Amino acid sequence: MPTIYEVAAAAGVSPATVSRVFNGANVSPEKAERVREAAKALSFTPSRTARTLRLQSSEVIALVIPDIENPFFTALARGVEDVARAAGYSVVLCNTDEDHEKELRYLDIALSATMAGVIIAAAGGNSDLSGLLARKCPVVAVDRSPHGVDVDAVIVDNRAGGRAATKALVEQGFQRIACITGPSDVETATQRAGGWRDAIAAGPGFDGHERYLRYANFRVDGGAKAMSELLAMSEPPDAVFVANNLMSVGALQVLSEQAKLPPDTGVAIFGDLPFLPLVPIPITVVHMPARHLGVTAAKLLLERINGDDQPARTIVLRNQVAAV
Amino acid sequence: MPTIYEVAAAAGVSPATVSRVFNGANVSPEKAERVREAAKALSFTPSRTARTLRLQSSEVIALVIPDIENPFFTALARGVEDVARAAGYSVVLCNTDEDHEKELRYLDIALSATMAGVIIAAAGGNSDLSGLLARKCPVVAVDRSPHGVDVDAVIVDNRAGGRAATKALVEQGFQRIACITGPSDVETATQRAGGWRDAIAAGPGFDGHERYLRYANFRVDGGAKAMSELLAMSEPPDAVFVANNLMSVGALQVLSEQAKLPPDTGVAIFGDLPFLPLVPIPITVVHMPARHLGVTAAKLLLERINGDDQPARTIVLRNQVAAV
DNA sequence: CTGAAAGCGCTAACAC
DNA sequence: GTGTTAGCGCTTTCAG
Repeated sequence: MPTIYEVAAAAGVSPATVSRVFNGANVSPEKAERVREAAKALSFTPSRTARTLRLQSSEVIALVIPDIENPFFTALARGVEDVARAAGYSVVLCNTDEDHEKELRYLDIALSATMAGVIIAAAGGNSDLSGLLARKCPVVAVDRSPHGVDVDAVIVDNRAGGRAATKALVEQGFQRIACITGPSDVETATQRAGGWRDAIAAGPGFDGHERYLRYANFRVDGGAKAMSELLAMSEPPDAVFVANNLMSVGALQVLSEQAKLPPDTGVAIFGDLPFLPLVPIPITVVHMPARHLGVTAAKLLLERINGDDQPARTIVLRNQVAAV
Repeated sequence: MPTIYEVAAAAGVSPATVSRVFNGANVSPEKAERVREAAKALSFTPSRTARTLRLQSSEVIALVIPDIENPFFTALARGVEDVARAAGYSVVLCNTDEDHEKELRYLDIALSATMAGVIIAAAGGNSDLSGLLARKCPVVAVDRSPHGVDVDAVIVDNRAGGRAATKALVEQGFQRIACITGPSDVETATQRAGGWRDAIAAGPGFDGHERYLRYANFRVDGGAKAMSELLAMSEPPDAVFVANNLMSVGALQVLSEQAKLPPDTGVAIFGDLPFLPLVPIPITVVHMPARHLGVTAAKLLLERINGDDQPARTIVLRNQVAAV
């Protein structure tokens, strides 16, 4: 790898001048041209590492997500990416698998690589953002707001969404409405279940519904397992609210196997069913503005990177409820 | 951010000793302990940037893929990630969107950040790996092998897969078998179409089949658009081989809308239908070993990183053909 | 407008 | 076993 010194020698100028050429500072056109030629001849690429070390900051932002195989997060990632690149930043995607250790490791990397900022959909439980915060590394939370930490957040109203979904089921006349939600240490999961509980409580005197609540793992197999359990109950539910996209795939698979697909069973889901190729079935879906969440989070982060230091903001995006 | 100098001062040792402690070199237990305490007290994190600059290599590998929203690539990414982390490497995901400029930019970053290596599913056409190769940066191609470049590659036999899929359709007695494949400058697309052509030619005297060939964009909308066009022909096909997972979603959507789902229309697809929640429909699918591709590519890359310099290898993974 | 030189934080000889 | 020091490649005062 050639360095600016070699380019400088080849062009007959000082290293400083080479640096200036590559950073848009004032250099006489003639020398600038010589530098550019020399650089091309040597196929010189400035070392980002050295630059980062010198500048104490790089133009990359970390996007930390719990499940890269969930289309919700990849859509969100696209949103982040589009905004970031437009502003000249690169995005590195870090997959935590809902695992705090992995998460911590990635945050550590972000810090020690002096990245420009991080956008994080925190793994379950309380994430440790103290390191980042102490170093004033800009952070914005997305989808899940880390509890008790004072950072910008972009979220949706999970409780309202859960309530709306469940209410639709109530209004369709279902009597025993189950809820399959995510891990109990993930806030979005408990909030969506909270919405379900609200709607049940507001309904025409349903009782003992807690037995219809299941915590699962936010993935296809979790949804399937929970749905199987529910259907095996002595008095099985006649409807179900599933609190995320992937779990609803699992739940629908099980319903399909047992020939209990809607409209036999009422189904309402939180999040979009990705890549559904077939005939629409009558379910209620609370759409997630995945891409928009990413776009908004990225914009907020860029503002912080550019020095904005107003108090932490929380932006709540709307999710549309629709019957399919 | 504290540095080793501050830790050294606090612990009453030299910076070199601090460095040694963090790199597992020989240090007296007593001093090592003092260093660790001081480091903890200052919440010191070694600067990866400085380390990378000094060492001229970092422990991160770049995974460059054309579409992060395609579950095939995210599954592949998982494979890469699992192997890489087990070996102590971090993976940064770079999404090129089938765009050569973005791709080049990421390769440039990989180089100038002295990453340990790159795994690339090349965007359409010929990718420019010359920079990496010239600098001896380990590269392995996955899913798509860049034409005429001498690097390790992990692929599947696209032509055989396309042939098998189409053959199944022929054997089911379909007469006018269309093919929806990807961009004409993506090798996997043309190879799969080649397999389709093989099977047609080997069939019982089908003629003029080229009119049933469509190039689309490897995404849902591309598949839908192509399928619509095909169905609008004066003599529409009675079966279709769709050359990737996402396009087959679009194609099936269109077939569904027009009430021509299998078994009315014969359908064979290349790649797995992700998250299919509903009743199985009778289609033939050529499964892609997505995760396995990633795992294998990562292993190869690690070997290269560790100095293996035997001639470039190409590993062809099998894909199972199954009726669903 | 341009060059010399210091220094970002770390590691690896090289002495002791 | 431990300290001293040079230097990885770049940017940026500070002089001129």
